[in-house]
Amino acid sequence: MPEGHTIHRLARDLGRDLDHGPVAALSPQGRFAEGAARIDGNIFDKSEAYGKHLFCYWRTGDILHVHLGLIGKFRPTPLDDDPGDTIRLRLEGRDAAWHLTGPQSCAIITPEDRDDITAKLGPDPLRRGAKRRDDFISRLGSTKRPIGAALLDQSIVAGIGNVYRAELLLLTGIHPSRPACDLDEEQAGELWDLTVRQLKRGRKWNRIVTVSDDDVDRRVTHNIAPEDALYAYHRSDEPCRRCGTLIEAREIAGRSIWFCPSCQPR
DNA sequence: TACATATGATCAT
DNA sequence: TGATCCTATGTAA
Repeated sequence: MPEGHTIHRLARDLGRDLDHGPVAALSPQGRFAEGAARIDGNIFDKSEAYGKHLFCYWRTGDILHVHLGLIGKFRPTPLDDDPGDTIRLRLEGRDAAWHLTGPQSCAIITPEDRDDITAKLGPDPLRRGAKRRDDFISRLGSTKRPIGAALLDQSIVAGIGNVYRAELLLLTGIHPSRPACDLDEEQAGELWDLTVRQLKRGRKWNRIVTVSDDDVDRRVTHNIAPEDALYAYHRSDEPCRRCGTLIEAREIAGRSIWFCPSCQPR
C-alpha cells in the first residue's frame, strides 16, 4: 500500500534484512530475468527512499529502482516458500527473502538516472534537509491549481498519495478545491509540519493511521480497526469524527477526495 | 467466472 | 480527459 511512508519503511527493512552479504536474485515471473541475473550474488550496500521511489545500491555500482505504482507490493516472505509465477523479483539474503509483485517500474539504473528521477521530485517530508519546508511553501505558492491537486503532484511534494491528501486537508481544515497559492505561509507551513508528523507515524506503524490517540480512546495505534483509522478517506456520507457533519466526496485531479464541508470551508 | 476496485503514473488525444 | 499497465481481492452473476 504505497504512499511515501511505505517506501521509507521498505528501504529501512530491506536494509536490515539484506545487509549481511551476497543476495540471490531471480525473477520467477520472467519479466525481470535480465536484471535479476545482473544482481544475483552481489553485495547489497544500502537502500534509500525518495518520495515513492525506492533505490537499492549494490557494491557493483548498479542501482535497483523500484516504483510500486498503485498495486505493487514488496514484502517479506519465508525463506523456504515457493515463489509463484507473478513474482517479478525475489531477493534472498542469508536470513530473509523478499518478493516484489506488480511494480509500475523495476529496473537497473545508473547514479545519473537516479539523479534525473529525484531532480523531478519536490521535497520529501521523510528526508533530511534544511530547506524542505520553505521549498514546499514556495512550490505551493506558485500554482493556482487546487490544493487537492497540488498535494498529489510529486514535483510539489514527494510521497503524498490519495489517502494522505484527504486526511491532511481535513486535519488542517483546508477545502480541497482552494487554490494552492491562496494559502498563507503560516497555513502552508502548518500543512508541511503535519505532513511530516503523519508520514513519520505511518512509517513507524507501517500503515496509515491519522486519528489522534484521544479520538480512539487511547487504544494503541496498531490495534485500531481499519474503519476507525481515518477521518476522511472513503467515508462518504458518514459523520465527520470531529463535528458530525456528513463527509462529502468529489473528484480532483482525476481521483476521488473526501472532505468535511464544515471543518473545511471554502 | 466476471467484474469492479485499489494508498500511481504515463502516454495519447 | 481517457486509456492503459501491473496484481490481488472482494462482490456479483
